[in-house]
Amino acid sequence: MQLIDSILNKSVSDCILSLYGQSPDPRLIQLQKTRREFEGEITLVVFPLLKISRKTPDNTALDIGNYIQNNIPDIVRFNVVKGFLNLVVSDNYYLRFLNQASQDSMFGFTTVSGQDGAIMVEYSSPNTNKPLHLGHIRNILLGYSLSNILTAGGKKVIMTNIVNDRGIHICKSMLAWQKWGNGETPEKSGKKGDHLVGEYYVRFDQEYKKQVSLLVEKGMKKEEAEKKADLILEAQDMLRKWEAGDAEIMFLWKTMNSWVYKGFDETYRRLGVHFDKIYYESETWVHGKDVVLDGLAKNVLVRHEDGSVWADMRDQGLDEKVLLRSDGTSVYMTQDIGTAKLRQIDFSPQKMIYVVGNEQNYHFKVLAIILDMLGFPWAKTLHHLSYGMVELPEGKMKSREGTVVDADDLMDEMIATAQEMSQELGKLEGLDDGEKDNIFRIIGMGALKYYMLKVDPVKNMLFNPRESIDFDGNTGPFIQYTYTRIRSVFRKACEMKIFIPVSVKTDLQPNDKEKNLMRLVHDFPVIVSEAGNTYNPSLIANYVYDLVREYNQFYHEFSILKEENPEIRDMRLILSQVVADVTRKGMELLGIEMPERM
RNA sequence: GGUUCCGUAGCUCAGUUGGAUAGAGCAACAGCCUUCUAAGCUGUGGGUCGCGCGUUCGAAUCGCGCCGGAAUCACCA
Repeated sequence: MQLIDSILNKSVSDCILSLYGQSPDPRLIQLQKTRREFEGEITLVVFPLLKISRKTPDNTALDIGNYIQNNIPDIVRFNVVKGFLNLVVSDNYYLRFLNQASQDSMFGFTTVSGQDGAIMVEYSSPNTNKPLHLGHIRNILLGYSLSNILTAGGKKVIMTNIVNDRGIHICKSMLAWQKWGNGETPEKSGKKGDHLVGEYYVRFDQEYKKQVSLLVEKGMKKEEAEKKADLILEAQDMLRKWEAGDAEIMFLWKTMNSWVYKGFDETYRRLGVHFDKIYYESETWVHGKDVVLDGLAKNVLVRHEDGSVWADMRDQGLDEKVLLRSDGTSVYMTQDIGTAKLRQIDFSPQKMIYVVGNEQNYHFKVLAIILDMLGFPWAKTLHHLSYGMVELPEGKMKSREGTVVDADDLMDEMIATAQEMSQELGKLEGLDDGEKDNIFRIIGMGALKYYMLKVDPVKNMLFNPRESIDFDGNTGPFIQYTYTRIRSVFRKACEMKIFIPVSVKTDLQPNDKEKNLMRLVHDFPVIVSEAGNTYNPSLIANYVYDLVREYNQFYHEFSILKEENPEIRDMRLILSQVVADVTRKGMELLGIEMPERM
């Protein structure tokens, strides 16, 4: 079924050509939704066309309106208000559309097309020295949701994760465990592995600070003390041993990392996300070095007198950037160069999207430039999906000040609150405990995910624990609630033996609310594709909310099951069904599960 | 200081390639449970879209300049 928008687009173009003898630039044809206060569904803005018509706005609109009305059967009327041509689409069109959408299980989605290469989405990217926190949750949800949206848009997506499992910060927690751990393991203490390792990282920092202040008391300057404290020297020594492959250190490293991975897996599982391919920096960090040395040989990069290797971007208004230290070791940028190349070798994706916080905007700008300098044609396919920080009402999260919101604790809290509120409302009586727990989990996680995703990624956002647990208004549970109520209508319809027909009659006359809902559903495929193109899950979230809010008003106004006219009742049931279907699909794109009851 | 991003109702956020009288929720107040689930619905109040200038038929949206906030500018990751 050809959608009315594209029919109109072509018709307006034809009209301008036949009336004014000129083919208009497609950008001049601006179709938009008609505002509530006017009659009609679709509005053509005629101002851009005045240069071609050389008539007043009203006369131009009248010309075009008459042409369209005569040529498109589905446009039944029109009216002109100050240069806006409001078109009334026939009820018949929307009812045909409704029939079609209700029978298309893939409505709104595009099936994977041809072999134009996969899109690689990198997200999460944790360090293995501490557990995941609220900032990671925003990252993970964005990355996973974006992957779903791209898939729905017909792309093949490879979800990837680069684990930062090596470096001085890892050695710090290893060292602290050696010194003060007494052989503690997750099994012995019952602690989650990533939390256990995180505790030793904190312990290191505490002891290190003590040492530094002791040295300062003895008259040493703070900067010097930070470099000469025994603990940091020991950690650096441990890093050297790690790089040399020292057996004991490697064993400890592998053991502690395995605890952390087990913990991360648990957190990922609860968040409902997964990866197709995980890279480890301990395996990829060496690759960048070769690429850099190759660039040096081709004179794309330069070596300074002390032996360090640099990329000179001064001709592009940027600075120089070090890629290999004077001792020949690689830096963060070098690792990312290597990882990017490795990914090209492994998958040759048509695009690589990095979901990384906006504090690294400069880093990714430089990364793309350097890869381009090095002559990789895929350098321009890199895209940094930058997102803002998550702030708390008290200000920024600071691990040192203990104001970090832990991911696991937060999920527990959300689920517990969902349980309290559900039990207060008492709607789940009669279900067994397993079913109830599953519903509490779905609601709590839905609240959290929706809260994080409804905000435009580019913006810093405020995480207010009290509000996030609120289930009223523009929230995940509100959407879930509306969905379950629609499902409940269907259960009742079955009990009453009202059979839903395969299609509704197209000579019905839907009321304003019904037509408005159909229009909203009509937009769904456009929203999915737009969210994919702009890498913005918040578009989906806000769309679903609009749809559901509209449905609630509709639901409140009409008693569907008590409707006496069976044809109207059928139409409302089918409309409800399509709304539920689109709502579920939209929420699934956000990674949010839907309960059957709540 | 340079660069990038953000600034919309008391609070949290929407607002499509520039379009008509800028929208929701929360909070406040007033209503609605004998209807398929009140986690809902209806109504009232609440705005110099940070400020100024410009571009044009038209600016929350584009450009320039200010003001406020954030990030970044390491031989850290």
